[in-house]
Amino acid sequence: MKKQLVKSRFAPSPTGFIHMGNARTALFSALLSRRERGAFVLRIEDTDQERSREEFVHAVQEDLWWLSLQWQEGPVTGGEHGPYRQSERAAVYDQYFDQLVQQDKVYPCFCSTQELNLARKIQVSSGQPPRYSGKCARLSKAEIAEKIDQGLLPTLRFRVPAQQMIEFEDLVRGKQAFKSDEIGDFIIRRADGTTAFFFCNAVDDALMGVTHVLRGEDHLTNTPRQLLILDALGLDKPQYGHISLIVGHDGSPLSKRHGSRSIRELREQGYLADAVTNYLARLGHHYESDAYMDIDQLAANFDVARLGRSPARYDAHQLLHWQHQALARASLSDIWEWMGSAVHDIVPEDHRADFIETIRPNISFPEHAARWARIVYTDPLLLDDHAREIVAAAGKHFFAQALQSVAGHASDFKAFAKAVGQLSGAKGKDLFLPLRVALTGEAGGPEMARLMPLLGEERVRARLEACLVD
RNA sequence: GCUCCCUUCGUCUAGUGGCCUAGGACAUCGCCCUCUCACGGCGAGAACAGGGGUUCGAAACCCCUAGGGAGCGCCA
Repeated sequence: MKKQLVKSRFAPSPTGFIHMGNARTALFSALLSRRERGAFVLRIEDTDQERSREEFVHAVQEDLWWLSLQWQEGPVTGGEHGPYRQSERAAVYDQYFDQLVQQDKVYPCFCSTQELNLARKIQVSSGQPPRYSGKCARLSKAEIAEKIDQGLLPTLRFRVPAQQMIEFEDLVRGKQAFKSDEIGDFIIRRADGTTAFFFCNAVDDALMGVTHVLRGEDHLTNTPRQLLILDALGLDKPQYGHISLIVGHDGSPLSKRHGSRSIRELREQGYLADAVTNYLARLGHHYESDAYMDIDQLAANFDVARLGRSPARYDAHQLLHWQHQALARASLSDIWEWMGSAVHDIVPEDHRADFIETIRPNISFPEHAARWARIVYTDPLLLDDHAREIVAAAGKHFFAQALQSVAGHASDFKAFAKAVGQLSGAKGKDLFLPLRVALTGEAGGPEMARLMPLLGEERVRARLEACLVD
């Protein structure tokens, strides 16, 4: 028997930029199929025409691409189960709506929004779960015809069978069981004729041959509804896995106020894609190794059995750790590009490699690189109050001696410092700190031994001289 | 309100009844390296939500409580 190809999918609705939670779901899904050498499908769920925007359709694709989560089937790539945008699949859905109508598994509902809202309010206030009453479930053909003649536009509701247990094995949470009586008849087609999530999402997964659906925990109670639809239609059911949500430091749903950002913002801020994937792949999932992995290694070692069930808190510290890991491994050309024009405009071409290797361990973001580029290559060097204090404390005499010592080893900091030490008698912190501050304006930073050759003799002299005047 | 889910160091997590004196990573602190800062190396402190059971034995199994979350939409 041929082993079924693993097919996973990511099905965003283009109503905004993808955030960490979304991105992690996409990542897990992509890693799953990548590990099995299966296929990853991207499907755009744009049935909500009010909120869907073309700009976000593009943004989602760009962001996934940036994260190295390429899809084998979907927009642009194509595939045999297209189209991959739900707004273009109306004909497909109509066919299946017809099938359900034939089988009397659905019925038109003429209840107005106001009516439904009111009913819900009453149910909630009397301690009942807000569930559709089934008012239109028993309308006769004549009643239906009459309402349609009046110009009323019905929604289509799915008849949920009574007294049934709906069971499935969740990839993450194990055995799940729901009572059908706890599910009200739900809408699968809106009054305007567009298809509702429960329906198109489930039908498309089946039609596209998706075998594994990894999605947020918020969908857990949607699953029995979708299983019901798939059963009614006689379509294949994928396996579902519901991933816990990402929350903020206080355990409440992740939001801007927790420092949560869209993938786009993370990228604009200078986070490396590998840093983001290494971090996200370990939020609610664990690897035996704590070592940095590229996307293929992340995939090779990914395992749904290692997905956690409890919500994970977003922690900027940990993301930053992976940023440093990624930065330490990035190629010279990648880092150069990452540093951006602020650095490109300042750093001489023949200094590129040295400049990068010198500051690499000391920076996290392009803005830091830009700062060091300005420090090293632009004059005059401006000292802040703290730096002035250190310079003043060392004294003019010290810098005069330093200036004398430059000759002969302007590119050899070790020898230079030794000479200054011998002349001035200063050592340790008293020796190094004033030199560092005079030369860079900073009390800390990359190795002076590497920085000094970048500065060059002329600049070193000028900066030491600057410390001789008030 | 009802239904469902979750709960191990500050954080991410390991843990499938004895390998647990609860392991690792991030963060924090300390030491070493360096005549400075960082990088790096070594080390320290730090957790089974609470209460009852079951068992020779419980972080693990059961029940209750507490706290957190989700769903109950003509959103997805």
